[in-house]
Amino acid sequence: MGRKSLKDTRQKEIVRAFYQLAKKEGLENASLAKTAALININPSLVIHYFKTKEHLVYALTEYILDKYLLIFKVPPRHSGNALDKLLTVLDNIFSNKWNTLFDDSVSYNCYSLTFRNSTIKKKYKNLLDTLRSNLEALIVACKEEGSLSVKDPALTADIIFVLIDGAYYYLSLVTNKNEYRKKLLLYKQQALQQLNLASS
Amino acid sequence: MGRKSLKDTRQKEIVRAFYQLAKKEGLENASLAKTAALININPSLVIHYFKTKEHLVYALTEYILDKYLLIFKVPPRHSGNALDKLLTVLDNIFSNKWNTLFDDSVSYNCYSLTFRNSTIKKKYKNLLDTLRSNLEALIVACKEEGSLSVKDPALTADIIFVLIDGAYYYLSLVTNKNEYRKKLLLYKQQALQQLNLASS
DNA sequence: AAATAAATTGAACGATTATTCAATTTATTT
DNA sequence: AAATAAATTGAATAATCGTTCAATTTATTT
Repeated sequence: MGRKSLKDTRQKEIVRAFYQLAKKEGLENASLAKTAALININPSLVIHYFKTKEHLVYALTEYILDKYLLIFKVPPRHSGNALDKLLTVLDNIFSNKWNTLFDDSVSYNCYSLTFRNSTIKKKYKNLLDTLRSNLEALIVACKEEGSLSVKDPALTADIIFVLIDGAYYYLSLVTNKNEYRKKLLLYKQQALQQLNLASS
Repeated sequence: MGRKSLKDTRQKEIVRAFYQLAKKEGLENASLAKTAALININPSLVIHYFKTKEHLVYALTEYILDKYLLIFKVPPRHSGNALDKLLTVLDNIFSNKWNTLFDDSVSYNCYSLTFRNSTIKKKYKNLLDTLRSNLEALIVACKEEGSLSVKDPALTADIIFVLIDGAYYYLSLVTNKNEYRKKLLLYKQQALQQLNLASS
């Protein structure tokens, strides 16, 4: 009885608004009131769906981290060929599309919370490990296919993501487009080198 | 005439208090009032020395970034031997001391501001480039000494710091002491590998 | 001691914050 | 149409925020 629940819909709507706000003004300046105003609802409605602001931040973190899994979404036209798939994933990672798909600014905002919030810390640790094991699986597939020669796939996947995270830590500070492009290519070659793949 | 200026002393004292506060509660919860209370002064005195909170954050950023240069401070007993010096620096970087000397939490806090504040962005970019060129100089010295064989010192220094930044991005999430120790050693070996140095 | 300038205080400002609670609106059921 | 339950509003809360300004204290000079 009663009316049907809008919980899921509203929660997603609120999180997206909160994200957009954090993106524009920084997480430290994203308030419940501003979030509510952005989608023309009452601030108390936000509290109604997310008991506290803390829970909204948790939802934001999940919203952001989920996006990073998209780098493994590859069009299914790559049928059968594991190496093709791996190279496409690496293209996804080391491309100018990165900055349009993901918003590192809000991610670093949430990341900085991990030092004082174990819940967020676990979410991040979990994502980073998931990304690593996904890449490892791709490498293993290539090994089985015979298209790749790698001693320790888990180790290699780990190192590659260390390179990725370190690369974007620096690249986020680079404003010069040419320097950005040049460095990005360079870091990609380093990743390929870890896979014993020659660079063209 | 008049009394002698306490500007420098007070400013440093305030910045240190602000830092301690940010370390404990996060930069987003570090206020001028709390900072003043921590050192038993009036909040308006903080404003007196740092026109606005923004300027205090700038000072905090500089305070933090300066600390990272300490990794190149090596006891002068390493006279003449450039390779020894380089290895000591790498020991400084890949050691458990890192977390005690530096506070990555506040640093990530400030780093996340770079996306919306060009002043802080420049400070970070400048530091990262300084760290790289310092390491490059060490590598060059080793080359001239004949104790190291590296094609492109600038490139190698860059890659090594990419590894470092990516390494601590992951390591900051690792709570298990054994896992931490293991990974740290692993990442160090990767850095040494970039220098064509065999790992023991 | 008088003059000077910086250090420091204290009160007040308006704005915004997260959260509460009761009241009301709205949709879906019987 | 009556009953039900969730959605939504609106007002009020106490707390904290950064900042301004005038007044006062303090140290150092002439």
